[in-house]
Amino acid sequence: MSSAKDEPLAVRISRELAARIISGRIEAGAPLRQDHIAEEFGASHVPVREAFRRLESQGLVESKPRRGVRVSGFSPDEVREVAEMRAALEVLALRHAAPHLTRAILDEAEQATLASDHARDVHAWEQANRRFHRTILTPCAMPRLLRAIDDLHTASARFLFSGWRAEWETPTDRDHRAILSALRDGDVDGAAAVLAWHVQSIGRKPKRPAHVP
Amino acid sequence: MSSAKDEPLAVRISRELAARIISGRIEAGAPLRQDHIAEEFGASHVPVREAFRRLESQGLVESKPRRGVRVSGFSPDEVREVAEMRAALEVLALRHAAPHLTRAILDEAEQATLASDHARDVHAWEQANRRFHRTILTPCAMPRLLRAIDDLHTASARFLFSGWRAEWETPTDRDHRAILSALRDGDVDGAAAVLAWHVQSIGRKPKRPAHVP
DNA sequence: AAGCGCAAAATTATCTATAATCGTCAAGGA
DNA sequence: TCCTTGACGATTATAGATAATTTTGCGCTT
Repeated sequence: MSSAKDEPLAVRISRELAARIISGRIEAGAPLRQDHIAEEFGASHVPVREAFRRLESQGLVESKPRRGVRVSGFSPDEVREVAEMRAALEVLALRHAAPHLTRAILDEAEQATLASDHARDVHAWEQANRRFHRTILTPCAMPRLLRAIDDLHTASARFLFSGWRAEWETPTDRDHRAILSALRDGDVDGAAAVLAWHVQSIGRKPKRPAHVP
Repeated sequence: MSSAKDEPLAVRISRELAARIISGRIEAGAPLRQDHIAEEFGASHVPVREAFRRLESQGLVESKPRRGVRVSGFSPDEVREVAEMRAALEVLALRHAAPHLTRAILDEAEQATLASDHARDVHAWEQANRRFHRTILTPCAMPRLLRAIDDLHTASARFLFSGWRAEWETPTDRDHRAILSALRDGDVDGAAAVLAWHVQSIGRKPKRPAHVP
C-alpha cells in the first residue's frame, strides 16, 4: 500500500476538496452536499463532515447551522484582505527567522526562485513560489504563525489560479532576488520592506504587463 | 426551551470545552478522550469529534492521527508568539479601521475602558478588555482578519487566567486611554505604535509589580 | 535477582450504517 | 393572490463494527 497513505480519511477528503476549490473546479458559492461527496469517495458522511470543518478553518468554505456548507466567495476586497494579512505575518516571521538564516538556507531559497523562473504553468510556479517563502520563513520556529501563513497562501493560490487561467508567462521574480540579496547583506529591514510590497502586489493588480524592456 | 439554544450540539460542546481549557480547569497536555466526554454530555462521539476539530482550528488542542487530541501546552515562547501575532494583526486592523472611526465608536471604547477599570475579577477584566479591542477594530470590515484576532484573544486569555489566578488588581489601562486620545487626535501612527506595545506587553512580563509610587 | 524484550489484552480512535430533526419547495384551499 | 399544509431532501445525531496503539504481564537473558 503505497498510494493510500496512512492519513485519516477526513484529511485525504479535505485535501482533495481543497485542491478542487483552489483549482476552480468547484466554483465559488457552490453548495457541498455531504451525501454526494461521501458517495463519490466511497465513504460515509462522518469523515466528510470533518473534512468540512477542516476546510472551514482554512477559510475555503462557510458553514451555516442547518444549511450545509458553501464554497466561500472571494471578492477583490477579500483578496486584498488576505494579501495584507500575509504581508503583516510574513514580515513578522521574517524578522524572527533572519537571525537563524544560514548560507545553505539562502541557497535553497535561490534554488526555489530558479525553479519558479523555469515553471511552465501556474501550478508549478505557485509551488515554487510557496517553497521560496516557506524556506526563508520556517527558521522563525513559530508553528502557529507558520500555519496561519500557510492557510493564507492557499487562499492566495485560489485567487491566482482563477485570474491567470489561460495565458501564462513566468514573471521573473525580481522581488525574490532583492529579498535574498538584502538578507545576504544583513539588511533585515530592507528585506522585510520588499517582502511586504511583494506580497501585497498579488492583490494589487490582477494582471499587469510585466515585460518592461 | 430557553436555556438550550438552537445551536448545533457540537458548537455547545466546543464552547464548554474551550471555557474549561481557558479557565485552566483542564490543564495543558491533558488528553481529551472522546468517549468520556461524549458520556459526560450525554451524547455520542461524533459531535465530540466535530467539537475537537473546532478547538483545533482555534489552536486550543492538538490532534495526532491515531492518538487523539491533547490540550496544547503554552510555553513562554508560544505566549510570545501569540502576542506578536496579535500585535501585527491588530495594528493592521486598526490602520484600516481608523478612517471609519466615529465619535460614537470611540465613546463606546472609552466606556469599555471604564468597565475594565471597575472589574473585580480577571474574567470581567478580560471581557471588558476584549470589548475595547473589538470596538475599535471591527470597523475595518475584514471578517477573516477579525476572526483570526479573536482566536488569538482567546489564546491570550488562557495565559492570562493561568498567570493571575490568585491575587488580582485592576491595572488601570493607561495604554487604552493613550490609544483613544491618539485616535481622537487623528494620530493613527501613534495609536498603532501604542497598540503594538500594549499587546506585546502581555507576553513580556507574566507578573509585574504595577504599583509604582 | 533485576532488567530487557516480546506478546496478548484492553483501551481508544476511526469508519460504516441507520434513525430522527429541520429546512425548503410545491400544491391546494381560503 | 396569499397562506397553510404536506412531502421531499439534507443535515444532525446515535449505535455498532473495525483497526491501531498503548499498556501490562510473562518469559528470557545477564
